Order: sequence, then structure tokens, then C-alpha cells
Amino acid sequence: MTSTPSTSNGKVIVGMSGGVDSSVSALLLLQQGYEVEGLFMKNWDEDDGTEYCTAKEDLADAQAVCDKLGIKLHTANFAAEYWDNVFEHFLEEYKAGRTPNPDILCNREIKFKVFLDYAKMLGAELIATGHYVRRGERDGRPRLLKGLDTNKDQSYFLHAVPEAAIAKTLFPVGELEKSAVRALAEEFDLITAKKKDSTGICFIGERRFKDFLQQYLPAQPGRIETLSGDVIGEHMGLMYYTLGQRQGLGIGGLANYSEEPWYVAGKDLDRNVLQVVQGKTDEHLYTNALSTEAMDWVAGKAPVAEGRFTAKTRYRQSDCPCVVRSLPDGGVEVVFDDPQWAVTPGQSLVLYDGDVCLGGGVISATWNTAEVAA
RNA sequence: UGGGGUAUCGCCAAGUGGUAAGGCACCGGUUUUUGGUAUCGGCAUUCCCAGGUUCGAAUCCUGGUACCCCAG
Repeated sequence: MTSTPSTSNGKVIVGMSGGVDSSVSALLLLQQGYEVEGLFMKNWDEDDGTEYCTAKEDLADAQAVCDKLGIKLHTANFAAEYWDNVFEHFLEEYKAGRTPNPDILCNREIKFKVFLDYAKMLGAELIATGHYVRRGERDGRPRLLKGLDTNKDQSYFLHAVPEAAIAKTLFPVGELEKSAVRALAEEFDLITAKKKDSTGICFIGERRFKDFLQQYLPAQPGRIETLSGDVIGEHMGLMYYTLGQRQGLGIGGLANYSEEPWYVAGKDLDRNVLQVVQGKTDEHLYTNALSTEAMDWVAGKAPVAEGRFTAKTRYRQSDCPCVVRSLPDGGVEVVFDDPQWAVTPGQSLVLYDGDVCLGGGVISATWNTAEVAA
């Protein structure tokens, strides 16, 4: 099957998750002549009573793939770093009533920092991951580009990785469609060929989210109110809900209201009240402007002080045209051409210039402005 | 305890003699490396209870029970 690799291209450590994407990444790098080794990271210790042995299965799959490819698999446990640099911040955000995206931090702090350093220790200058993004170059500098498969593009999650790390990373599947990746896995008889894509927080996995949070953040029940102040339910704690959320509110039919479902439109932290509106198109679910905290620019600094770009406020969203203005504190203010649905503080705004992912920042506030985007 | 009204899935609610709509909620699947969204599927052999009429009733009759409103 795979020919004996010539080592002419140097040594690269592939982050093997036990999924099909990283499996095929390793395969492709071998074919490209790299000296390939794998690393399986375990960054979450299941100390909670519940049993989730998926990590064990993933390791077994990663090992099986490496055996098949004839490469060495290292293992490492970065659980301490994950807890300190990702999870604690995750909990702090939730406590503050916001909705963080831990995987973005995980990429910046773990996969493209701790892992990268670890790879150096193993004698490799390069790492590789199974992300659907591409590394490009413009003006002699490394760029983070969207994956070719627009349906799988994961640049949203990597926007906070600095260009120095991007420069040392290979993204073999970023050039491929997902279907081609699976076909390759099948062709080379990799055990992960038909494995379902993993979801849930990276390294933690799929959970009943409210139950999961409840293990770390105690319940603080309060009222659910309409914007006009009618009390129509009870919530378990504001941190368990996010803007635009429909499921889990437990609001049934009400005599003097329509039959439309209810959505979370806001949180009143002072009164511990969850504010809801009825119907997905309620105007209070839309905002057209936002500000962010200090940005993570892939290139290290803002491309321009002000300009037109496109942006995503959540993963897998289409690119939305907007005007971006830099703020003195390193953040940006963004005004969208069109109103955006349920933009949520704590989540990340990610900016694009065509296929180039410029960077992004955590959304700190949203509002509506009458100001027309230039 | 005089008068009037209502009792159908967890909630809202169709159905007035022909063999239980729909929505919300909830549960499960799909989509998805956050949360969320979206999407598909499941969800009352039974209509407050007990009798009766009828070939046949949630729908008619009788008697209970509960709640609501107006009178006291």
C-alpha cells in the first residue's frame, strides 16, 4: 500500500484524534514523502461519575490507523493545560452569563501551542492536523485560508491561531472535499473510513449540555418572562441558556398567545430573569452591530483601520458583508449590511477577506444601529 | 350549596352521533469539532367519574365530582 517514505520532506507530527480526517492527513503526508509520526492527545480526565469511554475507543482507532500506515503513535496528556488555559476560562464566561466557544481557545492554547512545543521536543519542526483549512501565502507571509470544501471549512475555529504557528502546520485535507477524504480512507482500508464525525466540545465529547454544566455551575432558578413582563415559566439558571435557544425552555401552550415556539432573546442578570420572545422572526432576535474584545489577528495586527469585509458570528454561517472599524482597545466594531440572528456575547466574530481568514474576537456587546453600512 | 359556565395528551386547543385535528413542550434520529439553530420521526384505543340510550357516543340522557363566574 503506502510506499516506504523517503525522509526528504522532514519530520512531521500529526495530531491523531481517532477520526477519519486526521487518519487521512497522516496517509497523505506519507504519500508526500514526509517522515510521519502521530500523537494522540488526551486532554480531559473523566473524573465525573458518568462513563464516556469514547476517548479509549478513539485511541484504539488512532493506533489501528498508525499500525496500518506503519507509523509510530505517541500519546500525551495535556489535561492540566487544558483545564488551566481553556476550561477555567470557559466556566468563567458561563458564570458571567455569556456563551463561550472553548474549541477556539483549545486550538490557540493547546493544539497550536502545547502540541506544537511537544512536537519540537519529539524532534519535528512541523505538525499537521485534520482541519479543513489551507495554508496559503500572500506578500510573503503565511495565511490561514478556508478549506476547499466550503461545507466543511473550519477556519472559524482556527482564527485565533497566530501565523507563526500556521507557518509550522500542514493541513492535508484542507485541499480536499470530505467525500474524497472518506474515499481515500476506504481505499487504504483505514478503520476510521466510515466513522461518524465527532461533535461536542473537543476532547470532552457529546454531553447533555445542561447536565454537564450543572456539574460545575450550580443551578440558580429564576423566572422566564416575555419582554412585556409576563411570567411564563421558570429557568434553572441563566448560564444554562444561550441567545436564540428554543429547546429546553419547557414553555407549553399559553391561552392568550400564538402557537409559535419561544426563543431566548436576553438575560437580565440583575433580576435573574430569562427573557423570551415568540416566533423565530421576532425583531428582538436581530441585531446589526457588535463590538468585540481584543482581536486575535492571524497576522498579528489589523489589516486596515477600517474597511469592508465579510464575517461570521457562528460556525457554518455564510459570510456576511459588514463594515469593520478598529477600536482603541484592540477590539473592533462591526456593522452588518443586514440584521443578524441571535448574535451572542461570548461567541466569536471571525473576519474574512475572501478566502483569507483574518482573525476574530470574542463578541462583547450587540445592538441595533440605524447607521447605514457604507 | 341560588343562578350560569367549563371539564379532550404535560400545556394551549379542534371535534356537537360514526369510530380522537393541529400547535407548544418533551423524547429519539439527522446536520454540526462550542453553545445554539435547522430538519426528520415518536408522542391520548381514549376524551373528569359512574350508569343509561343507540348498530355505533368525546359528542345525547341521568347521577356524581372538580374548577370558574355572578349572586350572597
